[in-house]
Amino acid sequence: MDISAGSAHRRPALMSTPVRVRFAPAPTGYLHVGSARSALFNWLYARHHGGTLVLRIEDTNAALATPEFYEAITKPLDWLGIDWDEGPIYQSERTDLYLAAVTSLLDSGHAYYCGCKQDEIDARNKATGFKGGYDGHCRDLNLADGPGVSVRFRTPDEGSIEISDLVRGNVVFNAVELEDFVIRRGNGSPVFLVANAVDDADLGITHVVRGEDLLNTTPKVALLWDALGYGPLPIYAHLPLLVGEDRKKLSKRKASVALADFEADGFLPEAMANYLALLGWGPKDDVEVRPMEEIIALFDLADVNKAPAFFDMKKLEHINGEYIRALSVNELIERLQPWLGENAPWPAERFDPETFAAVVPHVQERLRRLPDIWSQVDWLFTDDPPVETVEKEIKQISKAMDREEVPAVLDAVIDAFTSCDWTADALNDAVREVGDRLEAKSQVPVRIAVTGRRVGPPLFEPMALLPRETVLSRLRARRATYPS
RNA sequence: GCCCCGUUCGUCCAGCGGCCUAGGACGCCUGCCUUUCACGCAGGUAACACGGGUUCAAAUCCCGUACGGGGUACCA
Repeated sequence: MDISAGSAHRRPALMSTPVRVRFAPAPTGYLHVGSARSALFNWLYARHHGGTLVLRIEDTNAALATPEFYEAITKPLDWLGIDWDEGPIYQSERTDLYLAAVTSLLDSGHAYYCGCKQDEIDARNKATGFKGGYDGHCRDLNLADGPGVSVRFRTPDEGSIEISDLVRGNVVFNAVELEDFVIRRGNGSPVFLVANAVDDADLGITHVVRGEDLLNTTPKVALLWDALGYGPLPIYAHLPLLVGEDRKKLSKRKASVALADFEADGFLPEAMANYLALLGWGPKDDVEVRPMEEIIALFDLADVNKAPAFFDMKKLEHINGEYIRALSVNELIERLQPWLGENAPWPAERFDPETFAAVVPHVQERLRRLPDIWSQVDWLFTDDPPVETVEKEIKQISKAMDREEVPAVLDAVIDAFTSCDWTADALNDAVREVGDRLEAKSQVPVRIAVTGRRVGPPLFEPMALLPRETVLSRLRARRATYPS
């Protein structure tokens, strides 16, 4: 190995240390899709480089350090298919480390005690017209520690801080813009900025991949990092935010933002992961729907976009539909299980797995979300599917055929169904014959009568699975709603 | 207000100085297939925010303007 430091042919990229990234969510009770996307990009980068992903829970707020909060993060990650190599590391268990860092900062003169109350600061700033946040009141007062006393970091009065960011290039901040920020609260607890610097250094993090909303906190961490003598900063990558219809950060009130909601709404985890990977990044060959292994192979933080990305439910649904169609029938049935139990729109005892298995192939291509299965097959397991309104029926039938023709069609079909063989082919032939004879789209009224809906799966195969009497009685019941 | 970031079809992404009369996907519209819907197939619609540079050549580089977003806490 060539160790000549002055060599003009050093190849740092190839020889550099292995990639170590971290996903560091604050436990909030659920995993936001934006966070999930950050987790995914970290994971993709780690897997692409054969690196290490560390899970770190930023629970410096002790109240959040409970098992429920932990599961609210890890279960959705599991579901999405994201695994981590180290951790979870709980910041709430590392307070001593952070406090030691605060002490060393105090000792080295990089930090000082501050006894100011927020309203006092506000009052002074109002009086002086100072707009830069904290005014440095206690900077050189040499205050002693005590109850309610906080610790602030002494920011440089000049100079600049440069952050290298794989997504945004180099970002430069002026030190003057940075106020002397609090690093230890009056109650003695360290703030996340310290925890961030200490942990990233301690864990040997090489790349910090996170949302753009954290970009402005980076120079503060960088200042702490230097003051603590940690050496070179990690490389950063600030991902574009995910936005909603209003072009603002995806908010809880306007749409479902918890990853768990997407699972509950019937999205497949592989579809969700695929879609999320496409937000802020895209493969150069334009192939969007593809296995995760390929995405891992193609992914690079340097190719991530800078502009915020709109979370498009329509496209997610389309991709989900593609993944559903790609499933084997058995696999699909397996995935459908959660929607076939108690919350299904039919009496549990009426459900028949065999009948169900027979229809699934006919409805598979019609599903965009898993629970779409309900409206496709409910008529097989209940006598009163949520029949669409008569008004709608009139509208639709008048499009396909004149409403006046319906009674004759129904009469003829009832007649034919009474005696024909009870097979899909025979039923099809019978309806077709009626249609030919009466010159009408005879299938439409039959479908409405039997399934309660204007649209649905191919009619005859599933219908043949119902008892003849059931079908006949539904036809008669519908016939009775027309004048004789 | 101040600081930071951004701006290619309605939306997501491709484009990293000539291959661009700007490509793909979703959406939307047509048609084909189909006695429903869907899938599939074949078409169509639609964008480089604006203004200055630099260059033989700019969607691609630089500057400015406009617009959008993020931050501005003893939350993370």
